[in-house]
Amino acid sequence: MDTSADVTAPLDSAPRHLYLIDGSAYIFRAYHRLPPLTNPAGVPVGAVYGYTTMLWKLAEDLHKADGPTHLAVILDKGSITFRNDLYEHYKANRPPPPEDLVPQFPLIRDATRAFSLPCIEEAGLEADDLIASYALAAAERGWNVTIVSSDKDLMQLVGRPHDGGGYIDMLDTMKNQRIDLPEVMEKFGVEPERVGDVLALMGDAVDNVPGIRGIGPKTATKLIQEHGTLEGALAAAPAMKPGKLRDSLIEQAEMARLSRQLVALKDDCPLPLPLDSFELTAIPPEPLAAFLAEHGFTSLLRKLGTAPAEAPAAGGVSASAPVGAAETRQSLPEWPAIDTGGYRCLQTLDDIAAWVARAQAARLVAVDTETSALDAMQADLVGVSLALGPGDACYIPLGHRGSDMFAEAPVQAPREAALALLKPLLESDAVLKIGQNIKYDLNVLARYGIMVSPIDDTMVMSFCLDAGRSEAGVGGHGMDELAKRLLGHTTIAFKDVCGTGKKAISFAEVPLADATRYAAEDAEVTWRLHRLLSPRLAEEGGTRIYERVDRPLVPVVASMERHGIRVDRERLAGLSAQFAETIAGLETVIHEKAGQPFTIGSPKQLGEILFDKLGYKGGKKGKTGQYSTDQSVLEGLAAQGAEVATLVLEWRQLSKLKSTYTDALQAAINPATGRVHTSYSLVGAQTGRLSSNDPNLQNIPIRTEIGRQIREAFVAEPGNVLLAADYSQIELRLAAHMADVPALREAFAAGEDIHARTARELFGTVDRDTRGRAKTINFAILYGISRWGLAGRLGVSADEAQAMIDRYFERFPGIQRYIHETLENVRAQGYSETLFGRKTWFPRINSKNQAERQGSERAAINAPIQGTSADIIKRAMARMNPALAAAGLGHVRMLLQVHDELVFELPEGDVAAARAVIEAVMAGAAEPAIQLTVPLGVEIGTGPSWGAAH
DNA sequence: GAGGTCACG
DNA sequence: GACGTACGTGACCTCT
Repeated sequence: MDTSADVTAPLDSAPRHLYLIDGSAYIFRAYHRLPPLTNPAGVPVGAVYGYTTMLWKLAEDLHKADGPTHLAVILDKGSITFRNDLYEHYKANRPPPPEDLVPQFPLIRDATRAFSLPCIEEAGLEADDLIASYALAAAERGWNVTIVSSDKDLMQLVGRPHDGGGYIDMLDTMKNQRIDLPEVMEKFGVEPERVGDVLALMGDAVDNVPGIRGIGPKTATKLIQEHGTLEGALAAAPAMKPGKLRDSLIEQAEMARLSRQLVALKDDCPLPLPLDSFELTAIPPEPLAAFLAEHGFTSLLRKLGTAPAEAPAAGGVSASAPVGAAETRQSLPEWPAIDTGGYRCLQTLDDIAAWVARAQAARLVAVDTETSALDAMQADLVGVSLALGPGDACYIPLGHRGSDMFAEAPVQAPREAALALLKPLLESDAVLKIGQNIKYDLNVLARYGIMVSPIDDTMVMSFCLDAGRSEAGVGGHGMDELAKRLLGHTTIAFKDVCGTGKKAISFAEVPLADATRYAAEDAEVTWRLHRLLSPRLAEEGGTRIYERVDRPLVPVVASMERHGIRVDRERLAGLSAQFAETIAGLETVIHEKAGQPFTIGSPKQLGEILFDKLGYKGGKKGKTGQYSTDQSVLEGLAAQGAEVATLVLEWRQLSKLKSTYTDALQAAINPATGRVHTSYSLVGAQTGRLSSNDPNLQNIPIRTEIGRQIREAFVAEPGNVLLAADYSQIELRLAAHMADVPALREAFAAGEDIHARTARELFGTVDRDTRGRAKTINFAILYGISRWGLAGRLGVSADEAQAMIDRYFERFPGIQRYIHETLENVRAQGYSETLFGRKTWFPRINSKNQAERQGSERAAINAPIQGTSADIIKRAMARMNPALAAAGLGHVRMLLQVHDELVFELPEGDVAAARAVIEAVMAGAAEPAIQLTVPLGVEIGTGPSWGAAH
């Protein structure tokens, strides 16, 4: 190795040049200067584009003479600062930012993170103060500093603040102009250290700094030039020639002094991140590529592909070749194998603080929580694991105890203090928190007062890429399965750590060594998964749906789960008792009719009683050799006059209602909150729908009168009501749009009864019978029609069913074409797509097994429609809380989602206002990305209970 | 754990 | 000519 370079330019004395970017000020200027671009999802991104090109240019200057060696972006956070304590009207005159700039603010952080650059913001401090503090700290160490801004307040900093220190100048990237001493002198006529005095006299209309009325820049400059300082000018006032100026100076002296304080930069703020962490290194291309692709910045994306300065960082994956699930294992990054023996267990506050600082600097950390139970609303926090890279993970035990009452708890940092260290990291806008099913961690930590943000979720990312792809097993997006499939790694099984069944122990009792291996491994796996999935989203077109629909939904759904819904326990208990009595009576009669006691709930025994013992006809055995006894069979028997079948149907209905609803829901009431908290799965349905479990609140009875009583037990708190908002016929409306069916579009536009219209088209007349048949056919279309299926439902022959289908295609041209084109696409690409770009894979679409293939075909016809509907309500959900808050309805709570329905709880007096906002958000949820050719109808009802709200 | 059944959109 | 007939879910029960 050539060491001469070290002698001539030892590393320690290499010139450092820190660039501090005044991000918040920049985007306002970029907004006004650039055309109103929108990204593919329809979000305005003009200012973001300007900001991105600016960062790009600065990053390109790395290694160039006088280019940055260190770089950070400083942002304003919130609007209340210490200056408001000095002067309550400070910045009070600011008009609200333009409407199409607002959604761009968070994107500025995304852009910064995409460049892997540090992003600093602190509550209570303005960007100017942080910039001043960093600039001074750096200059004191002899670094040169360039402040990327044209803010006149910051001009106070220009020059060399200390003997032997570094030099501070400014750069106006819009005008491509350096701002140095001559420029400051030209603008203010005084040295930088006197600029504050000039500003104090002249005031600032935009920031609402009062200054002295009647004194503008010219007079202010002249006064300071003559008297040296503000105090000098004020002291000299009595001796000035009588006049307005003299009087103003004397009368408003205090206002001037206050203004002096307001314009003074606070240059001694604590520095959230050390200066050294701002070192500018090669920028990893994958996150940047993902960001550029998401927003359609194609020219930069092309540059990224060729720019030599942007060479991939070590360990990165190739950004060029698409990485499918199947190919991934061949193109694994060159990471060392996962070694669970090398993890740190952090048992002191000092160790935790050190890790938190590293994570802050890394700006991206994988997080996993360990708890005492599966239910996020009841589980106690036992520990937190973090990962920053391959082999770089730790576990922080917080709630471990001895394995029995005699064993002592292991050494742990005190929980409160440890969480206080973690909180700023987990809540920092500048640090991305990655989790596998992070909604769970969000909810657990929220109960400890930590609102984790911003987040990425590897499970949801996997779903956006590979929904439907996993051939075997349910889910397919769980950590263990992803680790195996994408990383080729088998994770430590939970049951190997905690055991199963009766011998299972709580994670709190797991010895720290084992707990550390298990927990830190999960965090490291999550980190690695993120590194793989993030570029794939951009390459495979998953960014749009992930960034615009599913990722924003995670915190929204988490908050719905935490709110829960109140159920009336007494009412359910009353129903349970009532049902129990009827069930017992039915049981006696059924046994009498059967001539013997048997288990009515056993389809096997019931089938034998009905068809073998009692000799009823119509018994059909399935492939398991068992009689079918489902509802349609029993209804058939009942029509033959089999009273026992009628009784069994009634028994079944009541047993179902009792065990699944009236009993189970009472047990599901959370003792701490008194409410029922479901858990939604964001990856539960291949089409993109949510699913609900523990308990499932998406299948609460409504279709029968007796079942509907259960809905009445879902109630609002006193003084409040429940509001239910349903999309009306959303799937048929989407079919009308997607298949472009004129007759259906017209009918929806005119607000017609759509099934009646269908009946008229198909049968020429509308009555109860034809409308009902038309409704069945409409659903059949959505579900992928077969003549046998329709025949079975309508009780007609297959030929007659076929004739109806033909007639449907004739009267509603477009449907047949939609089905044909959808299937052609799925066969060719392997997946279907929603209007918003959500993919669902159909690996069996070309199967040789006809049943399998036809099943896939029906699902593939339905998936774009069901999935688009799911996308739309998800978009509405993501926008709902901000829209309500903007209307002063921040206390309205969104509680439940049932596929095409949202349920809210709100004070009775707010119904009218909330109704308008909810209706508007839901009806407009497809826009601006998609302009539907049919209106989206929303029906809203309110009442003291969910039942009453319908 | 699988199969049958049935609650919902 | 058989295959098994509508799309998407989750919970409970029985029985192996």
